[in-house]
Amino acid sequence: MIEWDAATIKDFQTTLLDWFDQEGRDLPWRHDHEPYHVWVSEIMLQQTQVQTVIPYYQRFMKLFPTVADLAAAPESQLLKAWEGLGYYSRVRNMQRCAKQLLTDYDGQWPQTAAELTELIGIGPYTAGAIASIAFNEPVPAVDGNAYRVFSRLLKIDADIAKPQTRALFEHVISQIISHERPGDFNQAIMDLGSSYMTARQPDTAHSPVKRFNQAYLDGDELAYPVKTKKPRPKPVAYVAVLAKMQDRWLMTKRPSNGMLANLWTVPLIPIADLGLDDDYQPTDLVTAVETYFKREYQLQLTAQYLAGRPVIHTFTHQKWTIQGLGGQVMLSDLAYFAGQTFSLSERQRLPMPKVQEKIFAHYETD
DNA sequence: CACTCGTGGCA
DNA sequence: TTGCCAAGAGT
Repeated sequence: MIEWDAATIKDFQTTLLDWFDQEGRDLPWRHDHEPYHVWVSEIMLQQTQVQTVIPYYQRFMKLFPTVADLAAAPESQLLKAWEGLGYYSRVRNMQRCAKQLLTDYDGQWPQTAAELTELIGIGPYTAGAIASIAFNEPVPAVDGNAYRVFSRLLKIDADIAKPQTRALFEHVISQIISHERPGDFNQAIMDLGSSYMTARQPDTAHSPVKRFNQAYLDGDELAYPVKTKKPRPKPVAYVAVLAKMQDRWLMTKRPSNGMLANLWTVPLIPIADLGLDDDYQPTDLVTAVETYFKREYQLQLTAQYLAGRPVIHTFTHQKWTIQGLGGQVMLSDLAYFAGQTFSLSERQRLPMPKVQEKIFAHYETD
């Protein structure tokens, strides 16, 4: 790791901000510095690319123009607006934060990163982003871009996968950030990280800050940032039961904790929970699921094995293989079942994860 | 601290 | 097909 003197820091700030003034992106959430707008965009942008976020942001702002609108909305409506973005706890935490602002803060945003971190769903990165962009506090906003950009500029070889490495980057960037324009400085680093200083195919030769990029000057910029690998997704096998009761679809609302919390799917049963032999036949699966429905839900299901390849859906840490069953449920009460029945048009209004859309499309149900 | 929590794009 | 990456936070 190298260090910069005061003159180099000033030179870097000027070069970066001049470039940002000329080439910075015009994004929907950059039309003003309203903390609500900054907040919503930063939450959406967590682990999500800009081009994916733009249409979601525009729809979200029409539906929920203020913190109060967000706080008052039915959760199902929020989840529907978030449908397809992933990491659904983000939007549920946003509503908790909105209510927290109204009740504990009299509707007024705290203006420092230290206070913003106390709010639900706002961690060190988002606190720094809001504080610097909306309130002009000279604090770093350390995200993946900042890790990548500064690790290359200064040849920092600490493992960015380790939580303690954040403190090192916060310390370093705090010495370099512009105190006159901290929000623009942080956003310029992000624009740099998504244009010239990308992870795989950087274009440093044309970068406005290439003369500051020590890793590039040494010819080893792809060695940065240093990051340990994550384990690959664990395989999990499910049965999806696409069943109707009186021509209405049987859907279940997932638990309020864990994966895809509070989203709607058809009943998904881990095959491991069915107590089958390793070499079970399709008819064994059908019988086991019918038995499971009777025992767990008090529902009389008549199921059919759906031919063809199963649906494959990969999450960050799980790879699901999903075998479909069609079926019909006898008319009865749903007291022991965590769900309801819906017509097709009703079904389409439910907030559902992508994996559920994939299951319906795969088995061409209607 | 290590693990959990989605989805789309790309080589 | 696989692996990795993309404006992270909660537990």
